Amino acid sequence: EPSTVTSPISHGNNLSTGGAPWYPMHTRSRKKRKPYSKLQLAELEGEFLMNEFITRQRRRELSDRLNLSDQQVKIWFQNRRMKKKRLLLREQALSFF
Amino acid sequence: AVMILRSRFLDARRKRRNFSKQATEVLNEYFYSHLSNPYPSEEAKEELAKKCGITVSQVSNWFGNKRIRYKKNIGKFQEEANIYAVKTAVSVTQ
DNA sequence: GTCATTTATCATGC
DNA sequence: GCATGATAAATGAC
Repeated sequence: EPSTVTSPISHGNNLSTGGAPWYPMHTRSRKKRKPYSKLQLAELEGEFLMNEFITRQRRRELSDRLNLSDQQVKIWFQNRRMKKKRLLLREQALSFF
Repeated sequence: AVMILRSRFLDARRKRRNFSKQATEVLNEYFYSHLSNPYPSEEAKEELAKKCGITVSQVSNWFGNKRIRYKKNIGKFQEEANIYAVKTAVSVTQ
């Protein structure tokens, strides 16, 4: 189910009216964000515990098993590493207790 | 006990509090006075964070939400935009 | 690869 | 009931 959704709304430049012409107009349609299922997240988190940097080999079999694209799994691990960093920084800010 | 407090702290979504009136005032003032390019630098974020009593990440979240929601419905923010436009205009004249 | 974002969704405030 | 702040997918700069 390649759910590529169109969002080609190119807001016109209306700077004269105090509008907002700043956004980088994405020429191509962007994929709609779709939350992953609990099972998918559980498997991904499990694999992340094994190794935060997944290999192409394991990535392919994992994406195949979870019915996700190879790109999605790759991106998930990138975002997950960023999340871990966020939580660590938050822990440090909380280390007063 | 401490661990429970920690787990709740780590999931900031579950203990969300609205920012103070003054903080929102400061953020909106910056946003509408930089409407042509509402992307504060890292230094500007730190200054805003200090002035508002929030973290830099919270400043980033606020601007992210503000930009997308403003873009989605400019009309809804028109009144608010005018208010702060007048504000900045007055401050300039002073 | 990181990292600042965009966008939709979530959880809460009121 | 929406407004609001934070998070989860997805993109792009570098």
